[in-house]
Amino acid sequence: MVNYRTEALNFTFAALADPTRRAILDRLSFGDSSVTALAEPFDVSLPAISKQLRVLERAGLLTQEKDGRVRRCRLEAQPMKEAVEWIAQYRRFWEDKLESLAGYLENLGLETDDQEQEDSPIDSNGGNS
Amino acid sequence: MVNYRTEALNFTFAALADPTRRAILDRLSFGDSSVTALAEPFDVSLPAISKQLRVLERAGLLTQEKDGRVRRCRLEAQPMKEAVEWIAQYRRFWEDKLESLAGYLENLGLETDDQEQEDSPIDSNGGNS
DNA sequence: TCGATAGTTAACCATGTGGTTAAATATTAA
DNA sequence: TTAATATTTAACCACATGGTTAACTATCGA
Repeated sequence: MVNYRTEALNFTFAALADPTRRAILDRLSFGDSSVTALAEPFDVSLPAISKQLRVLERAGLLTQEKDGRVRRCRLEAQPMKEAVEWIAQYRRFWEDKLESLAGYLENLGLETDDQEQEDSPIDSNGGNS
Repeated sequence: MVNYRTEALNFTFAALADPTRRAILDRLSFGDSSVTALAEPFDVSLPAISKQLRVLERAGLLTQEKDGRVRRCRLEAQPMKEAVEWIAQYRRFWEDKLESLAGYLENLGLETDDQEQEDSPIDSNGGNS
């Protein structure tokens, strides 16, 4: 239905797949940061962080603005919106029958634990050539 | 705040980062499928698909149930719920000031195009040892 | 029992990722 | 102008990923 931007989703999901990068995003959610300050809590070298930042940049999740010799890193959440929209296609497969996702998200913290699905016969045709 | 399951998120986001795997999930959203049928639209070998399915299984996004010589593949959306919950932490960074994510998700299809963010000074401290 | 069908496993290859250390670049401060 | 600071680039390494072909296992059907 909606034509999701495939390449963008590749980069966004790939960027989110690493816990260090997710932690960086978490930090940035509290405010912009220099590269050095961003790197500080992690037990890896600065070049390693620099690479992670490039992965985040490629996904459009981070921008850097040069300010003297310092790079000010800023969270850009737009790609997350697209990612969440893509996933949201599937919400009927995980959500309670009783509760919409909208309602669900308003009640984060409450827990729901239910799932069910159609039991359609598999269409097993492999007859090519 | 919420302690998201790090390892699970790693696997889930990694699984979603590949367009073939997303297409497989899309297909499964229309009903269960055999491996051969799943592979049919893709221009890759069956072992390649078999590997993709293992990545999806590792993420808990797919289960297989053996039925004779056929494996019935089924979508499991629960990990997507966790992924969306994680991303939802950031919704305030992309959503309109006027509209909550709940409302936003109810209105998928309408488009919003706005973003703004705090302009906090970077805390540039790199003073260790 | 024998062949076809469904799918996996094995072995291999190219490429990407995440890390390293060392060196380069740019800017600030002395 | 020279040294320190902030960060990137380069060169390298180990390992994961996504693909291949070939061979194997399991099941169905004749």
